[in-house]
Amino acid sequence: MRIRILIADDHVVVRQGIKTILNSLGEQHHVVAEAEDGREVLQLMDIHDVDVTILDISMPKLNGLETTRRLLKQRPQVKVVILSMFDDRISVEKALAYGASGYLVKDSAIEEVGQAIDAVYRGETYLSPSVAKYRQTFYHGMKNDYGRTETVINLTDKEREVLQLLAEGFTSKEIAVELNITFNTVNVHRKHIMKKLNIHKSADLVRYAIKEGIIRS
Amino acid sequence: MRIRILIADDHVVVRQGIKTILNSLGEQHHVVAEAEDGREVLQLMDIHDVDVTILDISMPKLNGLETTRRLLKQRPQVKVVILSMFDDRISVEKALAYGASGYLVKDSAIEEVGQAIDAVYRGETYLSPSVAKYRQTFYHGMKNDYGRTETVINLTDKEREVLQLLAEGFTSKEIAVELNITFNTVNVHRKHIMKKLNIHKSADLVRYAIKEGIIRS
DNA sequence: GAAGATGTAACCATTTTTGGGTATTGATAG
DNA sequence: CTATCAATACCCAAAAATGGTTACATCTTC
Repeated sequence: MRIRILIADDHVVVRQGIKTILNSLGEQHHVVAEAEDGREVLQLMDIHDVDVTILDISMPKLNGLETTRRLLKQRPQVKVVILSMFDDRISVEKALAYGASGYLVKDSAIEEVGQAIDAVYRGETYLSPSVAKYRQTFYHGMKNDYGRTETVINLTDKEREVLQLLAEGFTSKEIAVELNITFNTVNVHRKHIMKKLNIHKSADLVRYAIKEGIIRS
Repeated sequence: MRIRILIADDHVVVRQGIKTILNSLGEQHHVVAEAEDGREVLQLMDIHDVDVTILDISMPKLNGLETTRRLLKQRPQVKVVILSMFDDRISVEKALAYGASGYLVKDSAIEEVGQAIDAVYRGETYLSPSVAKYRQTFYHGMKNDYGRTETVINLTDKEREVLQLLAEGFTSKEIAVELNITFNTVNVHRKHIMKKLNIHKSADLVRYAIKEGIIRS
């Protein structure tokens, strides 16, 4: 077994780290190419025969998810492992919806990297333990034409409205006044938001809102 | 010349990458310890003799800048190189104000890592080319008693520590376990933080922490 | 040595959040 | 037409946050 691998990450220390980890795990993993951004990945795929690509999710010029989508449209047989600093449901679902076979968070244990590559090479999927729970959500959602639409996350209009106000620091009581609905209804919306986003504290909610550009810091 | 190095980054691939890079550069660099967050750094310094520490700027629990400040208060002879994904002026100026001797952006060339360590070991400062321009700004600011930490201040060491954990989404109970103090004491710290910052909700606290660079969303 | 800052710890009461139900209306999709 | 979804509203209980007070030991600073 000789697995040909392409590594894509804009940080040289990360690429170096992955290469070293793969070397330390044995002889079967061979890094045949490296890229600094998504467009470079697509170009390199014309030159090299690659079995598995490891794509950082946040690369300049063409991000990892978009790269996944385009790459697999051209070459469905290639396996993609997404490498990400984020372990939120949305990123994982997007990755799976776009056809990635693996999802590794960056603080994964060393052995995980090899396990993930071997698994996707065999045709399985591999998700880091901290995000494995989103696999169910994804397949469940797929029944209702999920994954097809770009909006993998499905907050309703009112929920987004409440989310923004929560993230901006309003209390439920204040939001009720603001939106002219009752305190109870606000709480229901918040419950639904938290359930959908798998968030359990307002602090996490604020960081989510900032990351998603719903509010600016 | 034998330089003893501590590497701190919450991502194992990054730590591995730096170690590999240092090994490839020759025999004089020895990684004697690794840490996943700032508090672990401070603990490890009691055990190991370290010449140079490489600190990621955005670590959980205690970020790189705050770690720098505390570390150098205890051990002024140690040299600190900040490793950052961000090349903004504020981060660089804060790093220098807190006493860091080097500032590396994460997409630095391989040789830069060794150059930075050697330079700070010799007592010089090293800034990545893309941020070197901020050195001037810093020295200009020094005239006005910079280094004293203007922005976040008013807050004591413990208060900043609690602030970061609160902003990262820990509950008071979890923070108590994390810091090995009682629930009551955590609440006192939080009360003081909120009073000093004139903040009344955890949501505002998170946004404040992000705005001040204490955490990164 | 006194004064002030810091970190620790406890007590209290009130408000807010979090999370679990159920139920009705209107709109929309199959 | 009907089944589902969105939005509304209410009930409940446990957990957590918020905000106030007091107290004491340590440490630095003047």
